[in-house]
Amino acid sequence: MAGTEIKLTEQRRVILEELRKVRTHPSADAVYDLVRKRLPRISLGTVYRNLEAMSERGMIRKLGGCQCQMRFDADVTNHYHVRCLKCGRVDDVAVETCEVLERALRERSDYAILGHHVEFIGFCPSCRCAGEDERSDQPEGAGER
Amino acid sequence: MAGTEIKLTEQRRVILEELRKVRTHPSADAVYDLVRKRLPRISLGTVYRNLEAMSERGMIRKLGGCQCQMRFDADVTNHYHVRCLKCGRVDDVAVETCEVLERALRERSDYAILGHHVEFIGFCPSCRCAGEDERSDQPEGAGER
DNA sequence: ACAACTAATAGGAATGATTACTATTCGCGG
DNA sequence: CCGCGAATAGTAATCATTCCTATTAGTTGT
Repeated sequence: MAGTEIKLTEQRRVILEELRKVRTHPSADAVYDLVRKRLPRISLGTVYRNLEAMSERGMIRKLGGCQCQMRFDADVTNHYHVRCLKCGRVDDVAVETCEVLERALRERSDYAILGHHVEFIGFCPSCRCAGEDERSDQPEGAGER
Repeated sequence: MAGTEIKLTEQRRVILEELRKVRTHPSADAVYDLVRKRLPRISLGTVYRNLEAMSERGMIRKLGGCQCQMRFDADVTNHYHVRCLKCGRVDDVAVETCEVLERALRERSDYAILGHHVEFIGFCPSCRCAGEDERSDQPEGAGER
């Protein structure tokens, strides 16, 4: 199922195109909004179904994270992410992926390791300014929906 | 709010004790089941509220991940996790945390970096056996709830 | 052009995790 | 014992996501 062929319907094509246009790692809902500008009658279910189908086939990437809302990325090359604790923004990160980690684990674990994700957490440029007194009261985030 | 004092009510004490007993990184719901054996009248809302309150104060750790269900860990020292793609099981991992990563990023990013998580993905010992033909049809997971 | 078939879709209902709300209870100082 | 603020139980509401079903689009053979 993971490598099965997939027909590129209009809906799927537009979803993929829109996802490739942005660097914001949008949620399914945000993708829906983008796509709806071009296909006003598309249904949210279709967006979910196709994001899922495409991520199963490695065409896009599905990002987990500390929130309850998935985010998607058209860039399927290995790379890491930073997530802002305050506003939830997700950015790509400019550090090499660390294959050593994976090799080390393979030797010490009974799991069949397929890959790994790294997510840094912190405050994005906008949010870090919005609270530059000390570092006491700001971190009330971590839980938006 | 992150460092505020917290009163150790009976409910909170039991939640913490039960969480410390297990190595399974239980979900809120699973914690609820554990705690209910000792406090049958506790409400699920209380469990959620207190898990949240305690993780805000660094007393426990809240794990995100590729699923839509949070998991909790009483071990707040820095360590990484493996998650089974098939059954969702989460284990601790025996590799050193990689502070180099964080230092590298601090130099190249405008974010205020607070920390990072690493999550390996793969198949746990039980699940890897349950499909050892090749590697074609099994990975239909990645989407349990 | 047309019937037969299959895969995909729209739209809405259902589900599951989490949060919000509210009346009640608990713990404590006076 | 009384008053008061914090915490709780129980339940309703919310939000993301998935499921269901009738309809549509695309394909193949005639």
